Amino acid sequence: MDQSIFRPVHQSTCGVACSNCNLREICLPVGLSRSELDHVDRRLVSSRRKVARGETLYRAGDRFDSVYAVWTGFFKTRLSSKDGRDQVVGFQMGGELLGLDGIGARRHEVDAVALEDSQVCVIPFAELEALALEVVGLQQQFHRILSREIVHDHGVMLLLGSMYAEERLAAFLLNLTFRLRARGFSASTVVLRMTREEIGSYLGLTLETVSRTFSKFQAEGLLFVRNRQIRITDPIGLQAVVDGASA
Amino acid sequence: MDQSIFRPVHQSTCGVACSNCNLREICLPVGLSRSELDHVDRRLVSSRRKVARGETLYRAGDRFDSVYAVWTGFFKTRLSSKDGRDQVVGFQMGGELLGLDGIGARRHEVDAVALEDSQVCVIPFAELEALALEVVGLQQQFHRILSREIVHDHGVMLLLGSMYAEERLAAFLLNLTFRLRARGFSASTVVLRMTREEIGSYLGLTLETVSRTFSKFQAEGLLFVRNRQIRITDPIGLQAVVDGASA
DNA sequence: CGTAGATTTGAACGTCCTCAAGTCGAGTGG
DNA sequence: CCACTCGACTTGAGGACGTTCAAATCTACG
Repeated sequence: MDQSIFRPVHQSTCGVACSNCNLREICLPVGLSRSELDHVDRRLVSSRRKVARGETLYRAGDRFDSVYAVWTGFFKTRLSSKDGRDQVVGFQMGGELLGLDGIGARRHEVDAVALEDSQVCVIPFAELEALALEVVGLQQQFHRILSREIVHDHGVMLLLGSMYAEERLAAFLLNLTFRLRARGFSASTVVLRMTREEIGSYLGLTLETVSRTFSKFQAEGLLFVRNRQIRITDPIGLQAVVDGASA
Repeated sequence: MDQSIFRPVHQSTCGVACSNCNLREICLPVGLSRSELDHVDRRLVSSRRKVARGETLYRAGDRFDSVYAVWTGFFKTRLSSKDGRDQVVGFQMGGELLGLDGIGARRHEVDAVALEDSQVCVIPFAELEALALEVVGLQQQFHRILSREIVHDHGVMLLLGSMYAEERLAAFLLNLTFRLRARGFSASTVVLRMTREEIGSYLGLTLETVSRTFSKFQAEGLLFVRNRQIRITDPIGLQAVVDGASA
């Protein structure tokens, strides 16, 4: 009953083919030629792994062997400091890579937690690097992904360093809808997969402030909130909030 | 008179050799074998470029062609939003790479500004990618550098998202001295290359708060401040501040 | 030696946090 | 099918941390 055409095709249980995946235009193999894609299918033997809601795909300190492409579901990545402070550093959806933080030190630096029942493609990193030596397009795409991750993080730093709570939440919602739209979902209707507390951690706010700000946005006619269901009625107004409408 | 042995050797005016550079154990060619290093010397024809204090190496929006390795001097990278908000997203010193933000979109996303008269090695990115296909160690090191940049940014997000002003400044100082120490400088004496305002932008604080916090640290005996000269007398105490000594 | 920028310090204010209480909703067992 | 329960969410009130505004001091450098 949930065999929707929007669900990625699971080709086989042991080998998994990028070429048949409906996320191939969003995920690692973007822009590869047919022959390059074949190459990837043959060599990048990625198995799939299920991660139940609330479970971790990997934890900080775990040995780094693979990166992961989100196939279905939704993740958060979480950085913990010694003294118990947590910071959500990212939310990942279909087609996005997890585990890039582990390349430098060969240990994962964050926890990756599934926010709903999820499946990921396991990409052994040694094989990815080996294949990148042969498939130029793969190398280039991988570099682009790493770079975009840096750019994304810079955006979060701007948000955390110099924006008000309302601006932060508006920017967060617009980023979320942007990414959902790229995956063929509605840009106006969003079902949040994370709690207010997780949003707050990501945005450097408390859960109360997130909740209050949602209510304020609703009172201002920017959106409707009903638990985790968000309907954005005025995306332009939200963008104006990000751009400092108060200024 | 400033031909100190600590200054990198400038091999020639047109070609520049990594193998003779005293930063080679910190910079891009870390861990390369002798033959790999030769390969890099021959093929990665990096010229050098001088950037005067206050000048930009590149600006947001500029076409991306090269990445840059800081050879001498000190840089900041700065992200500007439409509405004029600035956020310093990083400080770069000798051996660190600049321009990685441009790989994804083929446009630079930040401004890179020299905070003192500086020189960088120009590394044409197309050649770097081409060479990375042949020199496995170079590919791996490049991936590590990109990954560490992501990890660093996560650390800044933790700092901005869930730390107090004192904790932020203490963490900043310790990070700075750590990096200086790796380059053979004293861990206790730091000459800041940036203004209070730039520190504040990086840490999500105002320049007044930075100044006040320096004064407080001095009053508590953690360090001596005299303009941009900092002498850290109690690094362990500073670390305790980072770890939430108030808690 | 004068000027402009950088820094320090003070005082009042504001945004967001903390603490608290109550509501809502989903899942569970009776 | 309903009551129960626990976690998530909302909303309010007061307080804290950091900002804003202001003024004085210092420094570098022409």
